[in-house]
Amino acid sequence: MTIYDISEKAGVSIATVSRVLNGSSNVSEKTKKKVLDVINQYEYTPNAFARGLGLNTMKTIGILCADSSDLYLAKAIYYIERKLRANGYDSILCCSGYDLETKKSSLNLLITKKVDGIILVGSSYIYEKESDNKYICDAALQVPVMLLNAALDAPNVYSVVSDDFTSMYEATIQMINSGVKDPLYFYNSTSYSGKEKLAGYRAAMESKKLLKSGNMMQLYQGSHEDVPAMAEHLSRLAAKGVTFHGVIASDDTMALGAMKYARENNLKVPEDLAIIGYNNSMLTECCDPGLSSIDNKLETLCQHLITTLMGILSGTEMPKQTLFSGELIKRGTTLN
Amino acid sequence: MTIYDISEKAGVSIATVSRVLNGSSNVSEKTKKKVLDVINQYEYTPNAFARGLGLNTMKTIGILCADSSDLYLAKAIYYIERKLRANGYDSILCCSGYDLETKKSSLNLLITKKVDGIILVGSSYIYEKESDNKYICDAALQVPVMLLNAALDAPNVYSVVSDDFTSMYEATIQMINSGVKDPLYFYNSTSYSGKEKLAGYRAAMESKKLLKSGNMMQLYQGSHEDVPAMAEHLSRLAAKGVTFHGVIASDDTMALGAMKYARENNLKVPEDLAIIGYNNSMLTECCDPGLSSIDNKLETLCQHLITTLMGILSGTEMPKQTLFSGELIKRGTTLN
DNA sequence: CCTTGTCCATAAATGCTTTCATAATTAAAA
DNA sequence: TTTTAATTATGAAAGCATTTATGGACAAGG
Repeated sequence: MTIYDISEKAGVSIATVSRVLNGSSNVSEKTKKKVLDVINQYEYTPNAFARGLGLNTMKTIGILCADSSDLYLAKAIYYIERKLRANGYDSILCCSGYDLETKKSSLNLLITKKVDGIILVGSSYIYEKESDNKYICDAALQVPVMLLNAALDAPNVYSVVSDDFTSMYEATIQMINSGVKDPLYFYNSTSYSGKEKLAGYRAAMESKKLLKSGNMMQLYQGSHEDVPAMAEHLSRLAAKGVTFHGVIASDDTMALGAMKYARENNLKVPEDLAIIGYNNSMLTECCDPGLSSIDNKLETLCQHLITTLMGILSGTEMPKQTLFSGELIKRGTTLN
Repeated sequence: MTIYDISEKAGVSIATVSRVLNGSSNVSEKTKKKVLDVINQYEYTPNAFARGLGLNTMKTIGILCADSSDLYLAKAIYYIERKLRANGYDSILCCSGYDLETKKSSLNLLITKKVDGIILVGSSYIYEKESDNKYICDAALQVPVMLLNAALDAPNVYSVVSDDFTSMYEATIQMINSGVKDPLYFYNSTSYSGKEKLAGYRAAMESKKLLKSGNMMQLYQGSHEDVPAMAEHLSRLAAKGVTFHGVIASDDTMALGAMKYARENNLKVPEDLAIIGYNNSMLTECCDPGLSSIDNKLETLCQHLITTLMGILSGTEMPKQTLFSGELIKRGTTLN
């Protein structure tokens, strides 16, 4: 069933059918109804490929993320997909992994597929080395590129980020003020936001003259094994004689590992060990007491990202970078 | 840059360019190289829309799921996306929610987008009422439909499911044999696999003459609040005088709620309260002791699903339904 | 000289959008 | 009322960038 069939059955030209299909004006009510009736009767839907060819768009946005099964990224994808669809766009999803080469090829694949825009979900897409970010600039030559939780100053790339530096700074200050003078900091990535968070902790500790280089540790793990790995790591530290009464983690999963360590060693949380996580994920409810965690307003970020993207696609000038502040959600793992 | 530009610069016809692009034979090494050189020099990639129009496919599979941020579904989507891409297909993702009407429209949207096949991820797509499943049959008239963790006997729909009945049956038997005579059963959906699991528990309890109708309870929640909701629910039950020494949950999240309840009430796990979850998710590592949970081999299921789909798309006859057995992973929350 | 096979170009087909021209209708002016 | 101008409704045809069926040119073999 093509537009020709419809036009024939309705006794009009294909141009007219096209016009009613695209809600163009300049078609009389009478013929409009006539055409619509035929369309409904035969359940005709225009061929998306032909349509794409003519319009040079299929109203599709490419979503790139390293690992769609990651708790936080999955949530972001969910919000993004829903909001895109509410705006009449579909999403083609691509999991790129964390390797630069596969990221490049995934990005190219999306461009080849002729998406109208690309969203890079998560901070892992931005590298420290300037030249490693060139692949994003190249892509931005073709279609607008949106970054979630990462920033890059380049033509046609737009960033919406949470103020992880300040969030982490304030969380650290709050923990120090509550009496914990030796909070450890754990992170597992040096991505864009990973660096921001680390810097926030650093700045807070420095401002209180408490910074010790040994207090910041990187844990290399996939999220699955993070909980036991973190617990073990803390045990080793304690065995080595390191003392600590607080743990700040760049991720709820690691914070949960600290909880596990506390339970195994009969430490009271938060009295003996205060713990702060990051992302305010469902994991915060999965332990006892509930995990205090920083909420970076993911849904708001996503909403803004989509709004910006829609603006760009409709030709409106849009802000190149937007910053949202986060908030520490206090549950039971922090002293007041 | 179109195929015309390339053909001109290479001094051949567009047909020849197309042939080297599509690896067709009947083109001499010399001209092939000549064309390839030009293509590389200008970084030409064929227009996907025109290609789609000509070939009537864009090598894209539609993935429909109720909620891509759900732990289990997110994992499934991840596996599926990776495996699809390894087979040269891309995925367009659609979150349909749990409502039948939005499911229908999401499904239609995918078909409109001319995907080559559709994967329905999760058991919520199959309804008890036969007529409610008609929308799937309709879709299957257009493209092959794959069901993950749900089954439907209809033309052009293929199912790959885990044997949730048996898994739950055996888990229940094991708990009973370990000495727990009054395990409670909790579920939160009556979807296809939800019913299978329930029936498995039921059959096991019946076979041991322990079945009481009050022992099976449905918890209506979104996954976020399941942990506290479950804990509260158990507290209320205990307050009402219900005794139980075991909890079997159709989902790890609810099982974690039972853990929370045990901690709050100083119950020893598993001695005072044995707990079994379902899905063997990362949550099993998030508590102490580790949560015993049923693993239904999600990656295997997804692998098989993709293999089947690829077979169908290449015109091979494929089994309409495949069943995989699961396995109870014993951690610390079950007695031997 | 005729056949066979290889290599390649021409042209048709794919199903839509859109511009341009024209026909029909309405409004304004005479 | 008639004529003219302006407006609105419609059709014909030209893209859009591919794939592919058809057939022609040329070389080799009989």
